[in-house]
Amino acid sequence: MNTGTEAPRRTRIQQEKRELILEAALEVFSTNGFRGSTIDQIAEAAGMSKPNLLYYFRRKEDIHETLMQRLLDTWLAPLRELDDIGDPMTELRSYIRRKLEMARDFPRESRLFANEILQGAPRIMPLLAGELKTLVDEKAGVIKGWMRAGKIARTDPWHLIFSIWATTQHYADFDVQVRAVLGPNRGGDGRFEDAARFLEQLFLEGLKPKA
Amino acid sequence: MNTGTEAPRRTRIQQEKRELILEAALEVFSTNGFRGSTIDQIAEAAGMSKPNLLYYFRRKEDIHETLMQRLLDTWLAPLRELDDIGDPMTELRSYIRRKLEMARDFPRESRLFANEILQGAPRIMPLLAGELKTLVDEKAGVIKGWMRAGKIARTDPWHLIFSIWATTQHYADFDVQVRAVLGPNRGGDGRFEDAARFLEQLFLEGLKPKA
DNA sequence: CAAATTTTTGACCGATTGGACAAACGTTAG
DNA sequence: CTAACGTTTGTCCAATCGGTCAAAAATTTG
Repeated sequence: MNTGTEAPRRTRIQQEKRELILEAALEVFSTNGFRGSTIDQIAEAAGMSKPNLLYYFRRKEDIHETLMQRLLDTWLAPLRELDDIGDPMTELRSYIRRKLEMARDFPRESRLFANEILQGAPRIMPLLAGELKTLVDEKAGVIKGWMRAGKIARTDPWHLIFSIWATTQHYADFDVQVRAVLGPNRGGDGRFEDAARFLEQLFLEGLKPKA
Repeated sequence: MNTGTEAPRRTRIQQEKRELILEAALEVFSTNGFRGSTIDQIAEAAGMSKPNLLYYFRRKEDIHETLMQRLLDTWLAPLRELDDIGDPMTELRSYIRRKLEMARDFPRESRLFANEILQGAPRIMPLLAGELKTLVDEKAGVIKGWMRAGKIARTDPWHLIFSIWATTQHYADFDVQVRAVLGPNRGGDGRFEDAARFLEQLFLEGLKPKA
């Protein structure tokens, strides 16, 4: 009884199957990229036939778009939590730690974004120049405040944020390389603790205010 | 007059055309990934017909493989130059600078590798666990020596190398995002100088030996 | 129950893919 | 010139792609 103007009302089955498909699509898209993934692959991973999948998402792009929109909020949550009220060094430390935990616990989400950005972000460019830029600019302002107050060393807040993104996401996006280089011993489950220890030292020492 | 056992002897035309194809393939592969790229795209970018291209490279994978093998050396050259004899801080500074210059001057090469690693490195895994691991282990030893000599702060040399890779390559692989966030003013040509200044501060301060 | 609706499937379609192939064309050596 | 060789192209192919459609099956509703 959809009049066409209101938000789609979904049945229980539709809810469940759509979740199933999105979960499968996350797996497939994150390892093959958008163009490298096929509807058949996603359908098989979701345990259903291709026409059945297309009953829930009419086009391949719709799946990807839905995934992206849902994930962006999750992905930016740690930065949103970066707060003006706490101690700067403590805030930065927990931001780095949270980002690294996300790389460990949600590597597929990280790779999905990486794939998209790598290929020129054809489908999420507006979000980058809009929502993302706004958020980063705001947080850069917070960091600048800390610098003016002499709480942390003076540097470029934007590039500071970039470097935190780069170093933490590296452990999700380049996981294969990290493990290959570290080898079976150092590359085991402990690698995230090692990374956390290193990054904390690097950033906290590197940002200590000059006396 | 190829006897079949010796290295392929190539005519002048073969040399030139193969270079043309590899240049075109670098452009296409680095922006679409392997599976997302088509032989037709590469052929068109190289200004020739598809059967003509297949005369020089019999399979799509051969082009990719040749590209990878050629580029790995270039890509690792800065790390190879990291030398035991110079001043540690100076050596690290120029390593970071060289890596950042490569991100600026050869972004396609960086994206090609990123694409490959992101998708599980199906075609270059042996190189990672072999040649790459050997080189990194060796340089980690050099860095460890500096630490023992009290020239730089004690940390994990492997993760130090990872973080330098991550932060510098970020400016090639995530260039679209970097420019979108920085905006037209800060994201102009000067962004690499800003990045260089920031990274130098971060790493050199973060690695200062404790007194 | 039965009717209406939602879900699932097999068969199919045109477009695109990587690649094969023989014929045509160009070049060079004798 | 001519024969041999290297290069280029048009045509074709089987496989795979994203997506359609009608009909069957399952579920919900009255």
